[in-house]
Amino acid sequence: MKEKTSSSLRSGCPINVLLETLGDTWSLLIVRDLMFFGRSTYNEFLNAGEGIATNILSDRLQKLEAANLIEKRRDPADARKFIYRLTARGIDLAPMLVEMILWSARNEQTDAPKETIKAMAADRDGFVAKVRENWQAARDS
Amino acid sequence: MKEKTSSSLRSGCPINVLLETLGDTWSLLIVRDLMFFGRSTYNEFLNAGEGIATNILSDRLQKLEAANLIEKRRDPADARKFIYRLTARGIDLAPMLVEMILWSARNEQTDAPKETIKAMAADRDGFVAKVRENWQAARDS
DNA sequence: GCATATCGCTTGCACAATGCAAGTTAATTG
DNA sequence: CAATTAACTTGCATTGTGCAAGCGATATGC
Repeated sequence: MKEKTSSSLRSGCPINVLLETLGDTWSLLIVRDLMFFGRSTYNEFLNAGEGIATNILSDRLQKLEAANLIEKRRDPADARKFIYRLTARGIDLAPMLVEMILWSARNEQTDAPKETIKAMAADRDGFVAKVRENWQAARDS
Repeated sequence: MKEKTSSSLRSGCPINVLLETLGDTWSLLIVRDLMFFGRSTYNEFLNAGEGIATNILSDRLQKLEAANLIEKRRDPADARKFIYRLTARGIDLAPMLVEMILWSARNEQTDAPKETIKAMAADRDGFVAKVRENWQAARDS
């Protein structure tokens, strides 16, 4: 596994810093699955629809965990499974993901339900707040 | 050069749609340079600090142009140069980039000036509006 | 007006990342 | 207790990346 030490950073530009961890085609899809679709296990990510390969998924989960964006624990109900969930740093990506969704909805053809987009666009901060609440509630339970 | 036809999409999820065009480590750095740093030529992108390779830069500029996020024209003052600029679709990425910057500022060590971040965080929509105005003004001139 | 420098690339090659299929181990279900 | 499931790992072919060098067109200096 490759290390990502702070000294290996290409620059300290905030956009670059984020991209060095999340700048690929798969990592943010995993975050999306965790944040919006309630997916939390390896097989759920694997069957998300975009067709990620098993080795790539494994690699990205490790990197996201190393970056402290997700955390991994055994499923108490089934010891074969692991449950992944977003950390505070991870859920804090919600505003960015919302803007990504809204950009695509404005500029591309997508299969996102119009009503959801409308609600999201009308009150972005409220939408993010709800996502945060759900995340918090799931943790407390 | 490889085509990105609509049929080749892994899914119609809005996040995925955006990532299929911009989901790599370099493309958004070019957008950043255009949006925030006034860089607009090949050599300016090349010397941006992160050290992109010449062939990769060339490839990404072509892909961004093909995706209608940037456009290319000759420099009227120097026929050796090309001037790249953001399209309407491109400048519309501003809210997302602002959220990326704010996430990094909240969660990582960056070299972004604190005052700029403060202003950005206090009035994100106002900041985005200013970015848009600057872009519009540069086009009209 | 001619040599030299600059700009925006392209090419070749070594190395790293990705995608696919198959195999592995531990835990669970029937 | 045999078959299945979950979460991976491994091997290998293909693709992408990074670096150095080269190239054609335009501009600059003398």
